[in-house]
Amino acid sequence: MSVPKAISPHRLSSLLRRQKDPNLALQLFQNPNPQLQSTKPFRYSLLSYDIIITKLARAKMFDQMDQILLQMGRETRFVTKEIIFCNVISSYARARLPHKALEMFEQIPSFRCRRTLKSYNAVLDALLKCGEIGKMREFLVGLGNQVNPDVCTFNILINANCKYGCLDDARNVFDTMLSRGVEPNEVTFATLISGFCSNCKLEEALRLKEDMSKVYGVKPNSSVYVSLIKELCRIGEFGLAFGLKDEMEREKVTLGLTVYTTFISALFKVGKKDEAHKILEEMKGSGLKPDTVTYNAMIHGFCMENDLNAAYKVLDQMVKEECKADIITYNIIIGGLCKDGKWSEANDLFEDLPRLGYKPDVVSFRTMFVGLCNCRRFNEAATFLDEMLFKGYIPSSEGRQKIVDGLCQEGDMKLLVKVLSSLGNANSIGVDTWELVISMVCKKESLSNVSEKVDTLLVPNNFLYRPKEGKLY
DNA sequence: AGACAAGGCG
Repeated sequence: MSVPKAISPHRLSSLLRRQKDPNLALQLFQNPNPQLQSTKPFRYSLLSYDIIITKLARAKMFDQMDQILLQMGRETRFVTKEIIFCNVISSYARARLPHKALEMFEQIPSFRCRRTLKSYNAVLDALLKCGEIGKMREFLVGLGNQVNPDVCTFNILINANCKYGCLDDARNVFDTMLSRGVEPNEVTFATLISGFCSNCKLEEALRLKEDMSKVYGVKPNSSVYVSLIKELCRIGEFGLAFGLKDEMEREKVTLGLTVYTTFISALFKVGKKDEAHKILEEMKGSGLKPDTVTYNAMIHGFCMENDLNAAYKVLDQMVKEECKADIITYNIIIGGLCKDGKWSEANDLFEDLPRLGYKPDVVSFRTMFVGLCNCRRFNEAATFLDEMLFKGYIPSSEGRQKIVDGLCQEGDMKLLVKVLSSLGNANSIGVDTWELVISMVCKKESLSNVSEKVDTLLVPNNFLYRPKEGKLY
């Protein structure tokens, strides 16, 4: 019988890297030599810590990740690299855990690792991604004098202003960075141009694209083109959009998946399926395989035309190509089914999501709720509402309007009161909803009855209309 | 090597 050979720390790293399943990777990490009853502790390399931590962070297995972090902190053979913590911070941002991101930042020194601008920027970006603008400002002020912002810091601040529609402020940050001698890079311009495009300022976006090469000597990259193409398609300027695609080819900017997907999505939206298929073929011809985003764009296109069969065919295609559908794929299909009047089928699919391995998100709940309202299934919608509120999801303002509107039209005051009560308890009524209710009731009843009606809506259910909190979510 | 930008649902 041959004696099993122990695997080396180096070999463990390469095995870990290849293991796609985070659970199996963790098992492997914790017990690299299951055949050997070794008494000596395994000498993990920094790289293997790096790989397993990054894998666990991406899989949002934070408890397990914390254990490994602690274990790494006890190692004395090497100095931990800051980039590992940056990755952890980004993962917390993706999981919408801003507190954990900040906590990680605080703990970096306890790993005998020096904090630099890198982790500082990672936190700044994490707070932005989580919508924690107040915390972001605090963080900036708190460490203001200790850091010298670099391009990346400025890029994050520009992005923050763009995300909140403050294009002038974004420009100001850009000017500040110039005046402080920090050279803008392609990310800076891509961020600004994307901001202009998504705020309907195409002219400025195009001008900046010209300036970036002429004035600043930075060549427009694929992201810049994608933003411009997307906006041009949105306003129906397909000719100009294709013109930019030609320009990319002339300028030898790589036509990546994102460019093709942008065109496919836009063409599907205006019903130009033939052209979309031409682009799809061209894309495949250049050796690119459609990914989840590409397929989702197609499924969305078919759903908008109520062609559920074609949409399901794309889903089959995804399975064949081993391209994993995600929650967005299913949100699109649920919306499509409702749009086609198939609310019951949509509801079955919604209920089935956990079994299929997907966790319904805000959009799933809101889509299903609006869908039920649009199909005028108000009883089902009211039941669904309680379920979603219980889970902590609040319907969109469109959804709230739809159900109140619908119940008023149906004259189902009893259910209306129940729905308002549920929304009230979730503290998510909003002025808009109240205005709607009152105007609806006014239309329905003679004026003398209105106050009485509003009273029955208010008193027995303990509604408190608090103007300060009557704000939209 | 890797932080920051860019394509899909509401």
